Amino acid sequence: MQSRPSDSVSAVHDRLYRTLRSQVMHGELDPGAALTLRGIAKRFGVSMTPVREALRRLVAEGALSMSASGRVTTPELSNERIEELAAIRALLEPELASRALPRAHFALIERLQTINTANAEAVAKQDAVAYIRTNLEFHRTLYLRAQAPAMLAIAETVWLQLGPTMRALYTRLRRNEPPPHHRMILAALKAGDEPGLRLAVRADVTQGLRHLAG
Amino acid sequence: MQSRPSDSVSAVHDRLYRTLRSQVMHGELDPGAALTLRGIAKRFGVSMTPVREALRRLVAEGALSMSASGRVTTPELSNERIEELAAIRALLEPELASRALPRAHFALIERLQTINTANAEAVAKQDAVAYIRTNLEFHRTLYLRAQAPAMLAIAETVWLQLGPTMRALYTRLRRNEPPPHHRMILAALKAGDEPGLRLAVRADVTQGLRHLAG
DNA sequence: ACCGCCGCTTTGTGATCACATCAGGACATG
DNA sequence: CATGTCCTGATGTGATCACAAAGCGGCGGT
Repeated sequence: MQSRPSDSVSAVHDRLYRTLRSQVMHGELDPGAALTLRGIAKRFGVSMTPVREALRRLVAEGALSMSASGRVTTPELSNERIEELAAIRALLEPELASRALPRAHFALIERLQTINTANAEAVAKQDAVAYIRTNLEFHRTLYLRAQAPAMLAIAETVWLQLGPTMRALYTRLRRNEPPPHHRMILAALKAGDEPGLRLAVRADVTQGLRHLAG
Repeated sequence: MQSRPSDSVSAVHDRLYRTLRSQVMHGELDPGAALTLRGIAKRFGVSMTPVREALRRLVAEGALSMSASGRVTTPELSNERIEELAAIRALLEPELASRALPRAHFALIERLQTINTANAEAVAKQDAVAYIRTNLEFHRTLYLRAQAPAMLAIAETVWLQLGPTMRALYTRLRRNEPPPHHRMILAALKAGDEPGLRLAVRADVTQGLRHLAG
């Protein structure tokens, strides 16, 4: 039984953590969905112990919420909370983009365009999960160039908290156009236009979430 | 034995979490200090299970770092990381202060002054832990008025990551004056001077950490 | 005297179990 | 028919155990 106590990539609880984190961040779970220790343990064929650690970690990051009795569910955010998280994105992400700008060479811009194409395809297919995934990948790819791992980690935590909400949002309003501001971001990157980049990123980040409050 | 599975305040792992988090954030542990599961379990008279959950949670927040083999220690931050965390503080905290400003009435300012007095006493006594504690309490008390729990949570996470480093910093350079910018913050609050407040907070936040890079 | 190897101890990981609590439904009662 | 109560299954919590890996120190060889 005892498979492999520290296989680098292994470490059951870590594999669980990454899998669940990805599912939450990319909107594969609806808001309010319940996750049980034994359910997940059975699903992955492991015992409750590593499941508990993975869930605890996700709760600590705000990816999941825990009731007073310890029940774990995916969070249902209030409008105030959504607006606050959007405000945090609007604060952090222009800064990340600005720091990435000096290091954004052609190869990067080309990769961003590729990702953006995949994003447009997801929109055409009405595939909310693929849409969220490519959208976040677009941002992460850019921000990785900022050489600011702690700041990027915080941004990802915010994305994580918004995951289920974004799913609910994007499946509700079936969009048929890709996000308009991505083109503006790419243009500003090519032009080396720092203020324009900040504005485009801020607009892109604020845009989608604004629909909720309205 | 089985004491009380969900006593509200109880929940062993949660009590452990809060205790350890407080110790880390307030600089009661030196950077690089090792924490073992069995050691903590014995110290608190509990089993390894809740200890593991508490540590995992703290690692997830960046309060502690974990080696590849799972050993948990308090983090030793590189200079780049310290500067980045300072940059995040410089980004978030002026925003929090600005949001708190409209709601900062006299009672709040008076409480801040009281805290600041305690802070000055800690400086006089050369008590690094008390200094860090009162300093953070000063900021938290102000930011609580911002009505932005997610943003405050992120700021606290940053403080947490800086805890051991601040201890090392403040015990090394034995300061004999209280932080000068707290007075400027209080003055800006009284005057309702929003730009001045942002500047004062940014300066206060940047000041201490700048000594490290220099 | 220094270096490498081997064995012991420490430490983290995951499984399993006993227990308290909670949620939901059936049933009885007004 | 509505409402309160009780019971049962499900669920989280913490303890304990077996195991593998890592750290550490001593011993022997050169």
